[in-house]
Amino acid sequence: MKYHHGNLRSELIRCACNLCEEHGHDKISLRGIAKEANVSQTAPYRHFETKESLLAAVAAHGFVEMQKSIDKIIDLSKTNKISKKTLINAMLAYLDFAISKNNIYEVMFGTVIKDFRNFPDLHDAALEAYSSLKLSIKRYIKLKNDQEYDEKCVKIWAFLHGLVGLNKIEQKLEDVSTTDGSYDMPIDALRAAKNNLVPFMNSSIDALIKS
Amino acid sequence: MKYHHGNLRSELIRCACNLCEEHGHDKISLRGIAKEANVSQTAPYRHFETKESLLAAVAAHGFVEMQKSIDKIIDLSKTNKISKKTLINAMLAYLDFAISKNNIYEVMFGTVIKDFRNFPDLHDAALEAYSSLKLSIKRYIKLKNDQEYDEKCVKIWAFLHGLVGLNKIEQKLEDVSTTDGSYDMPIDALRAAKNNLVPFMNSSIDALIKS
DNA sequence: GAATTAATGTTTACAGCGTAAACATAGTAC
DNA sequence: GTACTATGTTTACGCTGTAAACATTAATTC
Repeated sequence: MKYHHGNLRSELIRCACNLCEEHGHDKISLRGIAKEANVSQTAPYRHFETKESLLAAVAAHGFVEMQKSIDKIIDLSKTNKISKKTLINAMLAYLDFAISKNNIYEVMFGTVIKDFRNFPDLHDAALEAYSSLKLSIKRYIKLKNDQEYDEKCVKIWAFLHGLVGLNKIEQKLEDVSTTDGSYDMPIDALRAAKNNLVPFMNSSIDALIKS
Repeated sequence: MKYHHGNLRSELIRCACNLCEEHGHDKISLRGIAKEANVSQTAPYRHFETKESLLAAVAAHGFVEMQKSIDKIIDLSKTNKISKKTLINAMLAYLDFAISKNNIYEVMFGTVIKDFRNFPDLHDAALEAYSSLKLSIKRYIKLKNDQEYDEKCVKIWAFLHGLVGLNKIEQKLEDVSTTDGSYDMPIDALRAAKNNLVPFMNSSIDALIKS
């Protein structure tokens, strides 16, 4: 066993991502992450000032991953227009990331990290992810100017982000349907939306872009 | 100083709401709340099983308050149709609550409370709030059936909830404009939206209802 | 290449946290 | 009045983030 790890910084981020993904940011401790990386409980302080700054690295990694999953759909190697189907797929990629990596998404968009400006990597990664979202709209439809793209993009982003939030709420409200199979209304509606996600998204995104 | 407080339960909720609103749920402790209420640090356990269950009471109170602020706009004493302006005002009331009581909203919709079913009061309060949101749409426009109202309501709710989330992100990304007065694009776009909130909402809500 | 310094690890220590257990007090029912 | 129950306090435990002192190795200087 070497005294110096050699690559502790990235190993800590990796462990933090894994533990966070599995248990949620509020259930993991710096000590637990250190143990996972087989170092002493204060070793992380040689690479991260605080727990928050380690989580900021986790969030930054999340933004990069999210951006990749969007970029893959809109195929950055090309520059031509994309179809509506492709646009919707990009939006679905956003939702898929947010929901499958739900605990990471929480770190990216929750209250854990107070101010992105304290973490330049995170700040940049977040803006980069936004620019991919915007690019997908640019490739789909011709608008007047950049400002108009931003407006539509914010509307769509809000809608997507809100759907992610509502999905979480549904899980917390969800009634077990052991007996009569009936749910509360918002849960019903959310399930219906999820079961017909493509038409649901099709109509919504279209409406927002044209609004 | 009496040994028995007499009304500790509601006093604790009141103190928790105040402290939470001011400092955020992750910066307050049960001990701090107890101290604020002038009782010993374990006294809360006679009224709340865990910290989570006290915060659940805070969240429930939040849902009631939020609902009230919507109900006030759509004027429950009447049953007739409401104008588009009134509908938008109801949506703005939602946003206003979410942003001004930002730390409470976080408890209501964040990850603090894992499962609403463990807290029946909260569960009910949340569904009640949703029903007010839905009522505002029912009073605005005639649709085929309840299911369709739910669909539109979920879309609008998602949009509103997403805007709240984006507003938080804006604050975390925000660049100080000391020198050149220029911002990053999403920040610009979000500011523009906020500075023209009524038309922004008008077009979006309309589009979503008709989508 | 040896000596110094910087980087990166460990050990120890501390105050604050949520909460369990034992005990104290006071209001309620018979 | 006596027993019981509700509601308070005290004390204690293990876990947390993180500061400080110390250890080991890698890098830099001469």
